Amino acid sequence: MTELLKPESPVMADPPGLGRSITMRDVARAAQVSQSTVSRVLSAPDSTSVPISEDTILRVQEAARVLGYQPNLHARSLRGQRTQLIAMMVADIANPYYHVMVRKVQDVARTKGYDVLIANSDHDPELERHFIQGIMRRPVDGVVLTPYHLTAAEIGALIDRTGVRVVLVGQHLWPPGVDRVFADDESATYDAVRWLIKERGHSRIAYIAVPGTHPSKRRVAGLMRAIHEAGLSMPAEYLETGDFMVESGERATERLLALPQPPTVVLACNDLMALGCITKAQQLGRSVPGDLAVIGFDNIPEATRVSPKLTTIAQYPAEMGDQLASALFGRLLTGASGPDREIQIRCELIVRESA
Amino acid sequence: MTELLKPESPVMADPPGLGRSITMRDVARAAQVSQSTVSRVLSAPDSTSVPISEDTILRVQEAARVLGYQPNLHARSLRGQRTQLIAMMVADIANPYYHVMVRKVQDVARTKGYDVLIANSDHDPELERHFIQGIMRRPVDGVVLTPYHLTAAEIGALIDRTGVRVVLVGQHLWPPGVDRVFADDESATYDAVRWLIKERGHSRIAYIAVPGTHPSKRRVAGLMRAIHEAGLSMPAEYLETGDFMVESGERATERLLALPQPPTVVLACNDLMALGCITKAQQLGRSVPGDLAVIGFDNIPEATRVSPKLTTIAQYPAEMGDQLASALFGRLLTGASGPDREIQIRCELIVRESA
DNA sequence: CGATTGCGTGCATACGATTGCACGATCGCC
DNA sequence: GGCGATCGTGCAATCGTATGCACGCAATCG
Repeated sequence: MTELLKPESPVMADPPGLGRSITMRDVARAAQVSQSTVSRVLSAPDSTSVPISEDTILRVQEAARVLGYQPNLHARSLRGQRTQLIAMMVADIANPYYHVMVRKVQDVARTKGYDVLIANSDHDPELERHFIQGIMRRPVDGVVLTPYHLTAAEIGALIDRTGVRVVLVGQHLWPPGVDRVFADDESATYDAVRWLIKERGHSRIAYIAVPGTHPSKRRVAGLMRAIHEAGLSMPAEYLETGDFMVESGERATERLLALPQPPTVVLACNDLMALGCITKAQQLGRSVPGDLAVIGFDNIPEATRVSPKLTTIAQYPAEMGDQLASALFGRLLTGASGPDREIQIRCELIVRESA
Repeated sequence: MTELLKPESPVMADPPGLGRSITMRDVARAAQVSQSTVSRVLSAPDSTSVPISEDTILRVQEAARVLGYQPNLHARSLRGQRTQLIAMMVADIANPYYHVMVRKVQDVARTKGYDVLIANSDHDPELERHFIQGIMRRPVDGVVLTPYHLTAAEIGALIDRTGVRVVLVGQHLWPPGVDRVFADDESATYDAVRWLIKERGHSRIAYIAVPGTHPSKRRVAGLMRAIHEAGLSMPAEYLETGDFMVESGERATERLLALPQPPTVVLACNDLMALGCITKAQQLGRSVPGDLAVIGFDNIPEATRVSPKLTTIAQYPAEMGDQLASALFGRLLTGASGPDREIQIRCELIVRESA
């Protein structure tokens, strides 16, 4: 019975559950094989690469099951290829636009066995760089990011140094080797304004923009395109500014309605400002949409609950999340093959009561 | 000159930037010291433990700076103690109640140099266990979780096996060794109902609960306590049910108002259902709060924008996030010393127009 | 029947950082 | 001037997993 004399544990291996976790060595000992064999069995039970006998496979799997073995992902990450981790940077997870996207990406990631690191940039250049730094310290397999201040060069450098796969949100940047997903808000705004002019006969059109943000720039561009195409022009006072918050929409509306010749319709860069617009207009005794029509952007749930119900350009962040995830995992699972893709997500004018 | 013959790089080390990342060995070579010295300098530049000469410190720091060295956190995690990672499980990141909490925890974590893994459970027992499994595969330093189906035993097992510090949200569970943070919704509901009875003279009080959820149970308990204490009683038909969605609030209200003797006030388990309640009551020709008063729970932003403005019991998820983070990092940075703490976050009745 | 395959397994090393231990050098003390 | 204390640094093992290489053994072929 010398067979039973094992080199370690003269009395008994400390029963699992007391701090130390179960490793491949433990499984190997239990299954009477070497640690490398355990590794091979558990990383690819379905043949591939090295052949293992049926009998060994079963012994190892049984032992792993009995001991409740869980692979240590830190070790796996260190050793090499897969970290089973992706990172996602958005401006603000508490923003209704982003957390739906995040949610979708997380759902897909979970089904693929990936964990997700989330970071908020708050549009702060410092924090965006901090995120990049973070990825260089803790490499991940893939990254989804919403760049505001990052340059294509910085993203390129990240890819060079870590080999990470990158998918990004937005269309103002397109470094080589990455896919990008964006809402087609320029042409959605263009279409909406065209509709206002052709179908509703408006010609005094105002816009509440948010200076310094890319989406706002693109939407204003769409607005201008439609206006010029219709042979109209837009006085400078009609281009108001806000900061995405309800109150800024109210203030902008107050200024617009105080003009000698106020606009007949206001488009806001997001729904919250549009809500502020409606409130303020009603407060000032104007009827909506009779005296002033209002169009928002985003289609937040609240848009259907206000009175009048908000006409708005819907975005589909869930769809963006889906596309982001499938682009990223496409590159992750099939290698980085294929050309850089860009995926446009539709935006859609939803006509309700406010315009 | 045999001194110059180093085992590695007969010609030249490949210049950094080509895929391979910069390690301590590279820094060590550049600073003409051993890799262990680099480690000591960079992990604790301010003395502690082993003494290092001023000169060496400067040389190493300079080399690290020039080469743009970034420590590999996977390696650090594997080696032992800190992973610089925390994980957070909530029911749904897209839920306005949770993402504010998450945001706060992330902010604190960033300032401490920690990354945050986020998981959604969707109240699914399966996914909650999946999360626990995940932590056992990729150990983290700390965990914030919102258990719904998890048992104290499961959480205890996690702590035993991984040594992770745990802080949880809610008050229906309190495994040894963890701190917990929760909103005091039982007594907030009690206070609100008491106020309805004493100050507003109501006696026919209905409630829209959400069966199977812990918060709902506690709030109903608070309601009952106040009702019984006032010597009143509550007919079974007044205890309605919903699912947190607006529409379920509408349906419940429809049933309540169809009763031979309808209630004069409805409390809803959250604001969305309360909004549905107001809408439906108005649709049915009742005035709010004249014919039917309504009280919500949460104080979502929309509460101030509906008409009449919603009277509701405010929760402070941001404060919860703060407390969660400070409890967790308290345990992380000072060792697990100290007794298990429980932190109550106030809830506050905000009287507006609907009651 | 001996040599050549090919299959199944173990040995050993690497990933990058941390850390106990030991060694050489410098200094002070008697 | 010799010996011990102290300081600064390097050596080497370790964390848990993945994987190239080599080796033993059975099967097959000439």
